[in-house]
Amino acid sequence: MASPETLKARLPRGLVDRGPEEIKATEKMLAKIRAQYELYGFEPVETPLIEYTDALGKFLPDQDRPNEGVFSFQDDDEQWLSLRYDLTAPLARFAAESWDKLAKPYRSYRNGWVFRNEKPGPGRFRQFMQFDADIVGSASVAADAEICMLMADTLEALGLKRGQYVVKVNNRKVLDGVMEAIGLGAPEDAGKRLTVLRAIDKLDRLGIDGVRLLLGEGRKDDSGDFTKGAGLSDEQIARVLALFEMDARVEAVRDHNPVLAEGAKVGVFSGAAHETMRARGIIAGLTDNLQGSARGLEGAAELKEIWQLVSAGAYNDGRIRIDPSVVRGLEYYTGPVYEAELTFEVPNDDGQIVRFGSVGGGGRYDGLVSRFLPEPVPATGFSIGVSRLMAALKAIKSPILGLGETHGPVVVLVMDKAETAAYQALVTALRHGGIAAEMYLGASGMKAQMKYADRRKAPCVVIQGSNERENGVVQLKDLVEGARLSAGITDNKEWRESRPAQVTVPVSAMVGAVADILARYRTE
RNA sequence: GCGGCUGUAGCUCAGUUGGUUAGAGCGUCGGAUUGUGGCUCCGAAGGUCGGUGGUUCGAGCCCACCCAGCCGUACCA
Repeated sequence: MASPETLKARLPRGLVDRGPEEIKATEKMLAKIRAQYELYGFEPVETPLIEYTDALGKFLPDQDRPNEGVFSFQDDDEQWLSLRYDLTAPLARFAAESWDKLAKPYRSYRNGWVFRNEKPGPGRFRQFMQFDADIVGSASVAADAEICMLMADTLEALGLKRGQYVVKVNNRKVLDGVMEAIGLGAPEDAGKRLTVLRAIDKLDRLGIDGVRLLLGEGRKDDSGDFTKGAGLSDEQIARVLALFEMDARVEAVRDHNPVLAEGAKVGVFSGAAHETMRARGIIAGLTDNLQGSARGLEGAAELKEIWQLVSAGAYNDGRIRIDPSVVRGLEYYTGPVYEAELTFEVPNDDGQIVRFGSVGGGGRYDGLVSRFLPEPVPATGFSIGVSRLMAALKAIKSPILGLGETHGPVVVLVMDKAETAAYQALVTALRHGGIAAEMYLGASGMKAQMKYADRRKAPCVVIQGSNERENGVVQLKDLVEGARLSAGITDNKEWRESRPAQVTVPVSAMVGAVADILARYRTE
C-alpha cells in the first residue's frame, strides 16, 4: 500500500497530539487556576519559549556546550539558545530585566509549555505544561506561607477534596544543617551531600530500608543493577534517617503522656489539634537534631514561623504539613521547599493501582534573580504540573474538566447537490442565531451523512429534500433522543419508517426549534 | 546510560518440532435499505510478519546486529 517514497507519518517520542476534549478540559482547568491566582493578587506575564542557554543556567561546567537535557541550538552569531525547561529561570531573567519597572514585591503567574530532552515514561513527556506563581523581592517567610496556602486553595478549586492532597513543607536549611551535623559541611563534600539528598528524595519509592542502603554502601535493584551509596557510617545514617522518624517520635511522646494519649483515643487530638501537636513535635525534634548547626536551626525556626502563619489561616488541618523528607530538585532552592502530593490511588485501564504523587512544588530561590543584578533579590514560587494533575482529575472524574459534555455542530444534510445554495442559507441562518452549524461538505449519500453527524456528536441534523423544500419546511432530527428511542426498536423497517425524534417545522421557525433541541442538552 | 521483556492487519491477539496461499475478533468501507445514525445479515478492502544480514531445499518461527516500544534502574537542572 505505502509506496517506498510515501513519507511515514510519525511523532517524535515523548510528544503527544491533543484533541478537542483534551484542549477543552485543559482550558477549563487553566481558567480555574488563573482565577485562584488572581484572587491572591498575582498578575500574568508571558515570556518566550526560547532563551539564551546561559540565562537558563544550563551550560555544562568546563564544556562549551549546553546540558544535553535541554533542547538547544545555535543562533546566527553562534550563541547557544535553548527551549525553556521550566518557567522559573525565564521569570528570573524577565524580573531582572524589568526590575526598575516592577512594583515590588512582584507577584506574577504564567502558564506555558516547557521542554525536557529526557527519556519519556508514563506521565512524563518531553513537552508538558506548567502553571507557576512566584513572588520576587520578598525575603519574608510570609511569602512562602502564602505560596503554600495558594497551592492548597488551587487544588481545591480544581475539585480535589480535603484529604485527597497534602502540601508538604520542608526547608533546605534543615537538610543542610543535618549534613553539617554529620560532618559533611565542607565544600569538598559537595558530591557526597548530593548523593545523600538523592537518597532522601527516594524515600517514597524505596522506603526507609532502600534509603538506608543508599546512604551506606549502596543498593542493588530488581534488575541486578547496583547503585553506589554515599558511604556514610551507621551513626551518620541514623542521624539522617531520624528525619523520617519524627512522626513516630511525636506519637511516642504523645503515648507516654497519659493525658495526651487519652485525648488522642477519644478524638480530642484530631484535625487541627493533632496536626499542631505533630508540627510542634517535629520542629522540637529538628531543633534537637540540629544542635550545633546555625543554618539548620535557622531552617527549623523558619518552619515554625510558616506553621504559625498557615495556622492563622486555618490551613493547619492536614492540608499543609511539615515533612522533613521533602527535597525538591537539587540545585537552586535555598530555603523553604514545598510539594503538593495527591494521596489517593485509582486503578488504571489495566487494573493496576496508580499513585499520582507529586503534582506540583516549588520553593525559595534567593540566588536566581540576583545572578542578573548587582543586588540580592529573594524570591519564592511554585509550579503546577498541569498535564499530570489533569490525568489525576480525570481519574477522579472531576466535574471541573467537563468531560463528555461536548457537542458538535448542528449538521445540515445535503440531499440534493444542485441545491447547495439553499442549504448554505439554512446554515447561515443557524449561525446568525448563535448556533454552531455546518453544511455537509463530503460526497456521500444520506446514510453516510447521518453517520458523519453521529460522529461529530451533532445534537441534531437538519433535513430538507425536495418535498420539504416545496412546502417551505425542514425536518429536524434530535440525534440524542433518537439514539435513546432506538434501543427499544429491533426491526429495521420500523426504525427507519417511524423516524424517531424527528419533527417538521417551517423554515421560518427552524432556528427557534433547533435552539429548543439544544437547550435540552445544554450542560452549563 | 545499564539490565530485562516485547515487536504479526487501524486496534487486541493466534500462528504447532522450520513446510504450500499468514488467520480471528473488533474497527473501517460497501450492500440488504435509490430519504434516516442504532440492531441484524451478507460482502470487501486492509500485511515490507519492526529492519538488515545470515543458516537452510525452505524462515513469521533459528542466529547476529540494528531500530522501536514497555518494565525496572540511573539521571531529571
